[in-house]
Amino acid sequence: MRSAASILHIDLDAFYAAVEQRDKPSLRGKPVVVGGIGGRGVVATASYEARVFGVHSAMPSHEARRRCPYAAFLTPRFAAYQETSAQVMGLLRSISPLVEPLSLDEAFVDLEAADPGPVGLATLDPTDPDSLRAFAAALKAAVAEVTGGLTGSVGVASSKLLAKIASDLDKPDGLVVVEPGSETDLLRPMSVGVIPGVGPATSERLRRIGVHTVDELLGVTEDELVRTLGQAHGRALHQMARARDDRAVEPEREAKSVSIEDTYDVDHVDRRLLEGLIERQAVKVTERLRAARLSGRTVTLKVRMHDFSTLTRSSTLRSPTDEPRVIGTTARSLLADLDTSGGVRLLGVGVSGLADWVQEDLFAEEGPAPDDVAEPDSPVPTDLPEVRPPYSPGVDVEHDQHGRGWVWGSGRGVVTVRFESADTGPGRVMSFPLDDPELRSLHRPRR
DNA sequence: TCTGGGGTCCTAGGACCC
DNA sequence: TCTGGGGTCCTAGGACCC
Repeated sequence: MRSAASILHIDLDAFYAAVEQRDKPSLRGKPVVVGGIGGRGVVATASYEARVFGVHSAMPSHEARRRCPYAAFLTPRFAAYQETSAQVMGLLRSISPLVEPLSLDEAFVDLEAADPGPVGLATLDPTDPDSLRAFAAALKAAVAEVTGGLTGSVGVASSKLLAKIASDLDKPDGLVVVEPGSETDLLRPMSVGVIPGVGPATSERLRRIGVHTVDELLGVTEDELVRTLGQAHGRALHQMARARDDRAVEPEREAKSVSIEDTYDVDHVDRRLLEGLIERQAVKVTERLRAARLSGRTVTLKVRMHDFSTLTRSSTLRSPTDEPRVIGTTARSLLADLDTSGGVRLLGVGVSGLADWVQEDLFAEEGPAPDDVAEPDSPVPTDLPEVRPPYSPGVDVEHDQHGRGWVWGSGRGVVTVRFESADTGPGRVMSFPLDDPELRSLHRPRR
């Protein structure tokens, strides 16, 4: 914990939904739900207009539809979110070299070496709360400017812990500066669940020893917390309850794993089909590894059964690889000792033990050691089910006559499009045959 | 028609080595 | 026939985050 409130946390409000409302003028001020729209989809983000109806992240989409049937239900457009995120992170990095993104919509910024010039201020004094408030307000305005109108909630405090909690206190469009010295008084009445890392399981364990609030947590010894929660978590929580947090803002964190997983609309039993799906995921993982110039030694297969029980099996190779054939055969061999007769609802393939170098041709010809990889024993089927239909709700399309628009819905051989974009105002709606040659999806084809 | 997808970190047990 | 301890690597599972 520092003597000045020099750590800032920013969290973009209802990020995916906000980008959709920006790019789809007819949805502004309306309930919007972004997430999986299949039978087993869940909500990724709900706009504040949808939250009024009780819709929230991680809720099954069918439940969200029941609660808010007139909301727009859209599949995510990650490319748009990544682009907008990059604009915000770029702005933050122009202010301070020490920016730590936590996700597309969230980051810490160390203000100790900050230059307030890019947000239009001459000076920033982290020891002066008024100066910090003026800075945070200017930053929020700059975020709106660079993103085309998105809002963010900002917390400024003497540690990561307090900055993150503070950004949550006044959502949306919030701004909270925690003055040094007031940290423990702020935390004391709060539920233990506000501390990042305290989820349902930890809350329940704490409840059983009579702890619901941070104030009650302060009455528990470190030894008892370690007994209840384990070494790392117990000690960390004992510190955090006292607002003690010395974690630095880390601008460059290296990736530790790369993975792909898919939940299928129906449970799959056929082994050959399962192997084909694994093979396809191995190819996708490889593409992402190579794009990041990485290779990895440990291949992990994840399998979720019909009853939601989840297993992982992993195998570590002698040397790192980015070869789809090696990753694919290894992952398929891991399926061999699993009983999947009850049906599989999810498959995943991951690679960890990453090396930031790519295997050169020196060893390329050798391939994997014979004991590393099982022989491919069956041909892979080519008629695999699609992960996502071509005209999913929300995706960008272009029509030769009518220009740019987005898919409103599709079915019975027809796709309905609303023609509008961020700067057009609400547009008109038209329907076309699914195979209309004048209409095409601008969604980057995913393989 | 229950329960996504991308990650990180921690724990615990066994193998193996000194 | 007894009895150690520590360290590292690997595997599997679980909690948690957005």
